Amino acid sequence: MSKKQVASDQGTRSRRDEILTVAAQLFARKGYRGTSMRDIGEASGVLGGSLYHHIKSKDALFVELHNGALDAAEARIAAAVADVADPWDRLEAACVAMLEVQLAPDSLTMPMMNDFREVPDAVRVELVARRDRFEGLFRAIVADLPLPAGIDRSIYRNLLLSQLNAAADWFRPGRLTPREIAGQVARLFRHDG
Amino acid sequence: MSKKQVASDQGTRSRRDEILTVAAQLFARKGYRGTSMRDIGEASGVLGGSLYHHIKSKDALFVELHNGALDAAEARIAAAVADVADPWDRLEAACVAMLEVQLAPDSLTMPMMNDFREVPDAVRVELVARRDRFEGLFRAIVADLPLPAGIDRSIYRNLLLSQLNAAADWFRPGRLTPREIAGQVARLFRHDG
DNA sequence: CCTACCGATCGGTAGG
DNA sequence: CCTACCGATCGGTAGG
Repeated sequence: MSKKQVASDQGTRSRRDEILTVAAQLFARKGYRGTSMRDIGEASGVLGGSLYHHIKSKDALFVELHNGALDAAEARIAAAVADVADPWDRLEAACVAMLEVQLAPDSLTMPMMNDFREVPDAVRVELVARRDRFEGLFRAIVADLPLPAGIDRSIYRNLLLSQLNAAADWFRPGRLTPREIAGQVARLFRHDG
Repeated sequence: MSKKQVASDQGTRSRRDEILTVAAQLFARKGYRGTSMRDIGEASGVLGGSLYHHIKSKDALFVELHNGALDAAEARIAAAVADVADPWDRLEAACVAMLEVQLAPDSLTMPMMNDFREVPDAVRVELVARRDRFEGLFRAIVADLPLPAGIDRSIYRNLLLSQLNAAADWFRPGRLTPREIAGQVARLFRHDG
């Protein structure tokens, strides 16, 4: 493999990554339908049609971004929780990891997770399947909590997840940090009494 | 005014209401961009172009639905809270009213409140302004709560509202009722200790 | 990666 | 409320 070949490989590899990053930001800001391939091209410095050298379709691009974001989040949360024994501390560690991923200023990552409404049916099926697997992580954490009787664990988990997901909608940098917000969330959900 | 005239007025009035109802359901299910005027026409039994006899534009239709939904929700919550003195009971009454509106099976009402991403800028400005006014209702309720020190009321309010808004995404009829879910929410947010 | 284009669909309008 | 259409934009492709 020649030097030129290697350089070219690196070039196209980072080119694709750059397109993915740009696309993720646009999707997060304007939604699936609100972002055209031409928008993504423009933000990447190419024409819309040229993107198809790097990706197969808009649908496939969106699914790849969504699932990649959940892969990354899942790994970070699992790592953050790994060494923590106390159930409530595990919950808080998971909230911190989730919000640090979700609220990172740049980040290939999510907040598109709520876009399910505007996406084609075939895409939605894939997104929901991946998301359900992700939510299993929280199911396990919630299952270990010594919650008082009368609290429905299913509702509890849904409420927790919807808060973590929605945080990106109202978060403004410069006030509380993601970690501090996670502390507030964990405190709300800590119900020993 | 002749009998025929009256009947005709009632006809166009209820026709318009029917279109609004149908449009609200489609917007809620498929989002602003995912719902075309032709979709709304088809569900109303007319061609897309014919809708413009009843409405000015897609944007105006969406804003009217959104603001009307918030008007209705605001009125119901204000009424539910009016006779309640204890701050925590007021919070719970507001949650019940909000979720009963939000989770009503048919209902002209919301869950489109999160679609802000995909909407034209000019529309978003109007939606945000109306929503901010709506949130003032909860700001007042939260302000009266005897929350322990260390809980940030701004975060607390945002967390509460994002849960109430997101409930429609995971709610499934036949399990817990909206009222019971509101009870779970209120219990989570009741932090006297 | 561009030029040049495809068929489909969009919001909206004129004219009846 | 329909017919018939407008210009714009969409995702995507061929061919270089």
